[in-house]
Amino acid sequence: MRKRVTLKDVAQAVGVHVSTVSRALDPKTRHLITPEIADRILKASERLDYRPNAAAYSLKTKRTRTIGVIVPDITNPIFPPIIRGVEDALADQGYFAILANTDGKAGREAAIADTLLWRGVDGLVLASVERHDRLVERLLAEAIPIVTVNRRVEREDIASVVHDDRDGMRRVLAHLADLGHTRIANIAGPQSFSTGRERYEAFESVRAALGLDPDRRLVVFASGFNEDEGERCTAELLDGGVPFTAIVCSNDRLAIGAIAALRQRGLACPDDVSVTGYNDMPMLDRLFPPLTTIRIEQYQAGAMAAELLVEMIEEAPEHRKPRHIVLPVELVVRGSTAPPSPARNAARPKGRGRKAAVSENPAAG
Amino acid sequence: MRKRVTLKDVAQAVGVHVSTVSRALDPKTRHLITPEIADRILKASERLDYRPNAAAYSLKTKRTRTIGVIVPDITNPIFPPIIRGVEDALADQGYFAILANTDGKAGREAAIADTLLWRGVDGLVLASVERHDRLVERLLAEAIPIVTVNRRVEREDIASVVHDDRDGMRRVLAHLADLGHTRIANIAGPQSFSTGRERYEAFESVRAALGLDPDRRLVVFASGFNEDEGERCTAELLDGGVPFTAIVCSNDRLAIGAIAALRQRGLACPDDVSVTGYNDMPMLDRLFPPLTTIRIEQYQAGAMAAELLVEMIEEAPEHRKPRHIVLPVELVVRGSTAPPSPARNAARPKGRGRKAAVSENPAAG
DNA sequence: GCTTTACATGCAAACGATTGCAGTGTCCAC
DNA sequence: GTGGACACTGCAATCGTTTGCATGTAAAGC
Repeated sequence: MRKRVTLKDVAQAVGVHVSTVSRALDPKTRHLITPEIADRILKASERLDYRPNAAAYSLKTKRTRTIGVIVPDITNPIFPPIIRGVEDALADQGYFAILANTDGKAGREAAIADTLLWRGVDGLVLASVERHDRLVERLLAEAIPIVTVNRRVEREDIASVVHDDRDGMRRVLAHLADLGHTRIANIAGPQSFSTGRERYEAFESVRAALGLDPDRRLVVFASGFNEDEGERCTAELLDGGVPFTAIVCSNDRLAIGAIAALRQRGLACPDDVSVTGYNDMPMLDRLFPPLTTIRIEQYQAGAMAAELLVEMIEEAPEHRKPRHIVLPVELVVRGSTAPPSPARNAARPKGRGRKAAVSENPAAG
Repeated sequence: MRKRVTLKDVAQAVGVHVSTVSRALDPKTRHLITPEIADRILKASERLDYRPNAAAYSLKTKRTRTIGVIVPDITNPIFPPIIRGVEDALADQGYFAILANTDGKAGREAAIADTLLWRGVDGLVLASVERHDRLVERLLAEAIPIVTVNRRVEREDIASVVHDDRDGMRRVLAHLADLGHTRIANIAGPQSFSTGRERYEAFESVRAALGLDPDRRLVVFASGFNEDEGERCTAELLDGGVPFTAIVCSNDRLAIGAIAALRQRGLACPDDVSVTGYNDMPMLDRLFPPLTTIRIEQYQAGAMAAELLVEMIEEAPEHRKPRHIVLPVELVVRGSTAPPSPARNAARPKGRGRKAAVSENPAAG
């Protein structure tokens, strides 16, 4: 590894003092230096391939040009595009991202924040906050810039980039109503997350606005955004005995679970029950059936979050104003939604018993 | 942001010199200090919540405890588990990962390596190398520790963690042969990558060993590991007019493309043609049909690569021996493979023309 | 022509850790 | 009682930057 060239080397080459070189190299202070000398310094630093030493820089300035990105699990397909967006935007500004996975565990979360903090990150992008988040409270006390992406906390003073969940839910329901559905079930996500909460609230209010049958028993809450919960909730809906012709799911993975559960009961999607997802994660178009869902701009969200954060970092702490950005969404109609077919409506049991829906199996008939 | 506590603060609190504190805090030098004093120092540092300043540490020691992870695109589903493995293993050792995406572009790759280098990473994990890789050559000149994961370069002096491609291909072919297939096509991956190359070579040699019909025209090379190439290659295979009953693909995405292409021609998988993938990326079990594939231990590979790298970093440069690890693989049989059905063999055209296979549509018959 | 002003540059002190070396004190041996 | 060995701790230099202040010089003002 060839010896790194330092300011001193450049200074020596040009025949000036290191401080002069330092000033000439920083665009903000370059005006202090005679243009002709500055020019010679620039040339020399180029020629010698000078690279400032990041450690020395941070030691002196207390800025690392590094930001932490905290996600629950990078393995969850909705996060990579977000992370990619963050990194690309960061790179444009000369910043770097350090990635950390919490697995959604509070203990791990705290430990990670600790390490990231003493590592001296300049700010944090959080993709995993709950509506009331302990980690956020702690970071707030440290006065370190943060912005949440995808989800938000219920405080106005924390910057965020989210998607228009209300509009997304409106589009989903409008689409189903257009197809002729009136009895629509909802598998709502965990209410401790802003996404779960807002989609649920939007479902209720839009359903009312559209004049669709309201029924408490057609809403069931998942305890996590995963396939297993989708299956469990669907089973619960079917066992509930209340007829429905469509299931609106709070995210794609719940929807995938729902379709699997329907299939287990001998019900076909969309023939017997239409199903919608939310997020438009990759590969959805290759599923069977391809999933109708809401597309959100994940990459864009990540990029904007990063820009917002850098803005906050480079601004004086006193006039930092947390901004909130809401990105538009789009309905993607695929094969998992179709008009209800009254003749084959599996979810409208004739009997009344809890297991009514199960015993009925139109696909086998 | 409360003022950070430094060595000096701890020293003051205990009434000793900073150097004493420094030594007491480092397990390697702790024996130099009177146990009783060391104890008081430990307690005080705990009480004051002392965290060493990473910048000062690196400035002095030239070690950042940070390693760079270079992948083509984190959005590609095979990488997240690898990255996760790297990060978890790294965290255990007190190291951090900085992630960078190259998009497979050589220019971007070089720029990224540059930035990572002056950032002072202690080593690099490369998940995107070609068999003859310019970036690797450059890094070699810098004498910075590197290990490649998933793919390898054709040099013995670069540490690597890969999977047993030969055995994987053997299992795939044995499975197909067991089912009764004798005319098996191969969509080989790009030969500039070790994975593409080795799987192709293994295909050829295992096919010969099993005594299956060899036919040059049943092998076609994809220019990338993606769905589009899978479609294109399958079309080429079908247009070639040489009959076959199964397609072995060099990775899952090629297989997904292959199945789509078959469907476009009115052929069903596995009824008309069996298809196999490679890698077992997520969601494959939810596809239609669920894909038979080779499962590789991605997380494990990432973790081992990280361990290997840290080992190299902490060893004196002179006796660093690049190690090569080959991880076992496993066959996962799902729904995309079935015994050949001679009656409905779409890929056995009666005519001879280039488009023969196309005109024939058993699914419609 | 001498002071004033402005500008360009050098000086030196940080930032917070690590580490070779020197110093102090204790103990033991001769 | 003196010398040496040993164990501990302090001193001070150092890593590569940034930046307030001092210094030097040239242009400008009277």
